[in-house]
Amino acid sequence: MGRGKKKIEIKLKESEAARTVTFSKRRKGLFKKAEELHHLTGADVAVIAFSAAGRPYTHGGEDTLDKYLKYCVKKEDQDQDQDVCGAQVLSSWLEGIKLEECESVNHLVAVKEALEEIRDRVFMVTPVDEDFVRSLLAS
Amino acid sequence: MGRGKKKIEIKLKESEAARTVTFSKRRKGLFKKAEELHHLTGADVAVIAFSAAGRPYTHGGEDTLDKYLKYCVKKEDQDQDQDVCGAQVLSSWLEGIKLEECESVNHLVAVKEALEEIRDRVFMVTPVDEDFVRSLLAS
DNA sequence: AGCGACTATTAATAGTCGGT
DNA sequence: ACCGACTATTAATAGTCGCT
Repeated sequence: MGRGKKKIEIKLKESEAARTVTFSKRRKGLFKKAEELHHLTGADVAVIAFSAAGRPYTHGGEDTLDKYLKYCVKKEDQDQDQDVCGAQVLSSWLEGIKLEECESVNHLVAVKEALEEIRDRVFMVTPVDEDFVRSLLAS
Repeated sequence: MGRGKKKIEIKLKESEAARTVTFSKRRKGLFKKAEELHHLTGADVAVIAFSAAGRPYTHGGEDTLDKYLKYCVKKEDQDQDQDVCGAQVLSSWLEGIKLEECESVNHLVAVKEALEEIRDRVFMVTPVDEDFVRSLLAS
């Protein structure tokens, strides 16, 4: 008979098989917790888990996560050898820009603040000369 | 003295305060579980929880969250009939910007192009004076 | 209000076995 | 290999109090 649960250390399981079993069990538990959190508090909760083998599992956030998933898998297929960096993220954001809906001065102010924040972040983290960055953004 | 835990139904808490408390406690637990899953199996796990009040809490791997942000853009792209304006979209993108990962000149060039495209779109669609927009972006 | 800490309880799960 | 059931145990937490 099962001798029951024993305490384990929270560190990488040595055996591949044990990892998959634990992943399966705990993923189920994690998703359940997420669902309960959603039901109890009305929070919108999404969980994304890529197994060590690279298979993606998602939960929550309506069925939108499914779409996200397909998108990610596709993307990974396409640029397998390209590095995912901030620039790529920015590019992907750009794809979705909808300034067509941005038709008041208030919106433009928000855009301005957004750009300023981007500029500030560039200044904060870039290893290159600040004047160079300024020249880029001023163009 | 505490009379200890009692079984609860998994359904929306009536009281706003109780919802906040439960959200805080269970979010902590959920994030811990996610972390354990990561450490035990090497899986890449990300959790995103928007409180009922709309405040976002996240946990997990950068890559996973980057992918999630891309997914967010896709989602908003599809919600065409919602009252999501360009400024809101921009704000949500900004929240996830990770220029910490953006440390080469190539990346900065991408940022520059992104900003230029934003500027051009503003020019194309805005109903206000172009010089006004230019002054905003030049600050 | 929003935390920690506590405690009685419930909930999750590690290890195991048996079926598919 | 994967899943479900079991069971001894550990882990999480609902309700409460106290501090700030």
